[in-house]
Amino acid sequence: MSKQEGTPALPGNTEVTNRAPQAFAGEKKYQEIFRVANTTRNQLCPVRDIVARISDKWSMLAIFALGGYGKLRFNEMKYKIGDISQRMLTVTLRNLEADSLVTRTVFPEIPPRVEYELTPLGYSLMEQFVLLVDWAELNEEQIMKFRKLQIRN
Amino acid sequence: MSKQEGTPALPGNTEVTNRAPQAFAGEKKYQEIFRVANTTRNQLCPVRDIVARISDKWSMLAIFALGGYGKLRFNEMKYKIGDISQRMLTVTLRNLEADSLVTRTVFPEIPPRVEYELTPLGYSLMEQFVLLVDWAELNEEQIMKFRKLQIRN
DNA sequence: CGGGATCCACGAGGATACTG
DNA sequence: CAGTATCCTCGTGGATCCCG
Repeated sequence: MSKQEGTPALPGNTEVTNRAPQAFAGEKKYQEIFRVANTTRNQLCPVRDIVARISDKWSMLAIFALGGYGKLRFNEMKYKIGDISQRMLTVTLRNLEADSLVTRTVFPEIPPRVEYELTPLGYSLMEQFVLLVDWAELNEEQIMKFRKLQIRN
Repeated sequence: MSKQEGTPALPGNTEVTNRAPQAFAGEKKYQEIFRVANTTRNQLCPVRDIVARISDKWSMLAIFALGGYGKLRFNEMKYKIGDISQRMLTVTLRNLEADSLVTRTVFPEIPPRVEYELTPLGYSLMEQFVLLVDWAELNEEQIMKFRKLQIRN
C-alpha cells in the first residue's frame, strides 16, 4: 500500500485548479442533484428515503421477477429468485406494496392464492433499474479486472 | 388490514389471463435481465455484486458530491454530506477507489492533503444515478401520498 | 398455500480515542 | 488533516415453528 500515488499537485497551482472542463459540464446540475439527494440534515429526505428502499437486498430482484413474468404467486417468486427466505420475500413485497410499486391480490379460495403484479409505477422504476444493470454489465469486466489488480499490490 | 382487496379473479379465467399487453412489451427482455441480475444460485453474480456495492447507503451521495464539486478533500466531503461518520466516509471512498470509480491523490505535505475525484467511469455511473434521482423526484409525491393512505387504514 | 410470530446471528455502521 | 484502531449498538435477514 503506497501512500504516494497518482499525479502530485503542480507546485504553482494553489487555488485555480486546471480541471478537465468537459467533465464538469454539468457541475451546477450535479450540485443541485446532490443538494436534493442529501436533504437529510434538514430532516427527512424523500429521495434518500426512496433510494434506500429500492436499494435493499431484494427489492430490485423482486421487481425484475415480476417484470419478467407478470403475475406471480408467492412461491413462484420464491422459487424464481432462489435464495430468498420466506420471511424476506414477504417483507420485501409488503414494502413494495406500501409504495404502490406492486399490487397484491388475494383470492378467497382454499387453498389460498395470492398474486403479485407490478403497478405502472413499478414498471417505470424497473425501467430505471434496467439502465443500472446495463451499466453494470457494460463495465463489469473493467471493474473486475481493476479489483484483481488491487489484490496483486 | 383487510385480507381481501383489489380485483378478484374473473371466475372463468383459469389459465389465459387478460394482461395489459403494453405493460409486457419487453417481457422477454426483462426475463433476461432477471436472469443476468440473479445468477446467485450459480455462485457469484457480478451484476448483483456491483449493484450491491454502488447502492449502499453512502456511495451514491459520495459520487454526487464529487460530481457536483469536482476535486474534494476528505473533510470537505465529510462536511458536505453532513451526517456521514469519518469511518464510513473512509470505507466508502476506499471501496469506490477499489472499483476505479474514484481516484485518491495524496500530497506529501504537512499537514497532509488528500484529494478525491471521480474517474470517467465514476462519472458514467453518476449519470445513471441522476436518472434514478429524477425518477424519485418525479414520483416522490405520489409515493408519499400513498404511504400516508396506508397509515389511515 | 401463503404467510405470521419468534428467536437469533452477523455485519454494517456509529462513537470515541489515538496517530503520522 | 486524514485517517487508524477499538468497541459497541442495532437493524437486516436467516431459521424454525405455527396457523387459517
